[in-house]
Amino acid sequence: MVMNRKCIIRLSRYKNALKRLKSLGFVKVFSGNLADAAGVTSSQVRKDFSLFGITGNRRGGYRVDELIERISLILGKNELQKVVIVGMGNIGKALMRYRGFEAGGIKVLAGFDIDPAKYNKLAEIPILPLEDFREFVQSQGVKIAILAVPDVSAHHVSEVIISAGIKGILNFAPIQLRGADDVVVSSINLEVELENLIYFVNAGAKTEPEIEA
Amino acid sequence: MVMNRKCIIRLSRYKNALKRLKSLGFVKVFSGNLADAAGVTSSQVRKDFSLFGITGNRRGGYRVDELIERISLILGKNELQKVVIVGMGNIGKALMRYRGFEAGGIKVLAGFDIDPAKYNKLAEIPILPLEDFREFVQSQGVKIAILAVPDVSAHHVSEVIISAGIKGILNFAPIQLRGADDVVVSSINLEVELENLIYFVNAGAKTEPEIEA
DNA sequence: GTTTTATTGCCTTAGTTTTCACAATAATTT
DNA sequence: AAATTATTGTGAAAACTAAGGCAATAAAAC
Repeated sequence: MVMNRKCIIRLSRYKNALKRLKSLGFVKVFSGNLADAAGVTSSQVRKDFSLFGITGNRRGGYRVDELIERISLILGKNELQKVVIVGMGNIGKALMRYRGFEAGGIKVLAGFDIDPAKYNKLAEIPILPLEDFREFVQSQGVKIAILAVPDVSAHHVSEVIISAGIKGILNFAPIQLRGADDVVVSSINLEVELENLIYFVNAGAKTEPEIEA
Repeated sequence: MVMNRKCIIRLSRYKNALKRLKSLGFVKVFSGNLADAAGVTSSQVRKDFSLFGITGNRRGGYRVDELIERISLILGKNELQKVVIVGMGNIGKALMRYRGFEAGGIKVLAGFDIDPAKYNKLAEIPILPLEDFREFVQSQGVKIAILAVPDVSAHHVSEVIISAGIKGILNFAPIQLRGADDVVVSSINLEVELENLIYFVNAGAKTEPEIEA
């Protein structure tokens, strides 16, 4: 099992590039094409593929359909992935309305909050009380949650959702979550992102630090 | 000049940890404390500091105030950093309302869109036509933009803002921006993030892949 | 059907990042 | 004030990641 995060990110990029190429009518693709699309070298593409046992034809490249299928399987995207959003503030609501997930096989099943004024149990994507979280995710088999609560509540809420069985958290709160060993936490900290950008802009960075959240 | 992105991210984390420690009354801090707070080893902390010429006292640790000051200077956070947001869709509006930036010395000066229905020139943070972008950022000296437009317009809009003088872009559009050499692009792709999370959750990741967008 | 050509697959080399180990030394104890 | 202890600062080693180079070989050309 490949545990290199950067490699998995590149797989996602290859998949996106492949979908574009497919929509343009491409049937075959070479490592160099994907390399250009993803901004890496062709050796890197072939090396990544070899890590997952993906093979093509010498001189014939790779079949686009097959490759998309193969990568989707690796990324778990051949089946619909169910997620929930916890925290219906600015970010949480925006993510709830974000339509980009559906095309990628990601389905937001519900939002959760502690503020009764935000509940809306009848909406297409319902907003439910946090008290209902455990029952909901267990009955629906949800393993992934997006955490978009204020920093002061983030630690507490993370414990609640982990105890309910969540195994992966995309954390937008600007704190370092300490999850259980079998829980994967991925953080997006907007201020840290901006600080980074500011640093490299001020540094007059020639070497663009190919940043992918 | 240190060009290691991960190292800069850790600096941001150290700074956040230091601010918390300061608010708790800490005056001195040891590399081990910061290591715990940031989820790294103490050698890593000291090595990072040594890269920037930050020194403490043997056996005495580091002074919290001094360290915050020093790191802020490195990250360019000793002066107010002005940013603009381009694209007033779900994400753009949410970021506009996000109050977390101010505490960190980041000031959102304005939002921009092409839809006249969204203009609001009199708001505290005005929403202006994209046509006014160049004049605005040049008169205000803005170098950083958050790009939150739909993927189809992202490439075009990025060219517009780069030609207006933007040197750093935090890109939320799910495409690979190809900026000029002196423009730093940092991308946050929510779908890629989730795909990553799904992969590592399915892999039953023991080794939490310390993800920081 | 033979030759040429382009591309993969992988082994090797190079580069980067992290960890280890320990001398130097400032604070604390005796 | 001497001895002890805890912590830094950094050079060296290890681990990890990416790039380069080339034999194997499938497709294309002749």
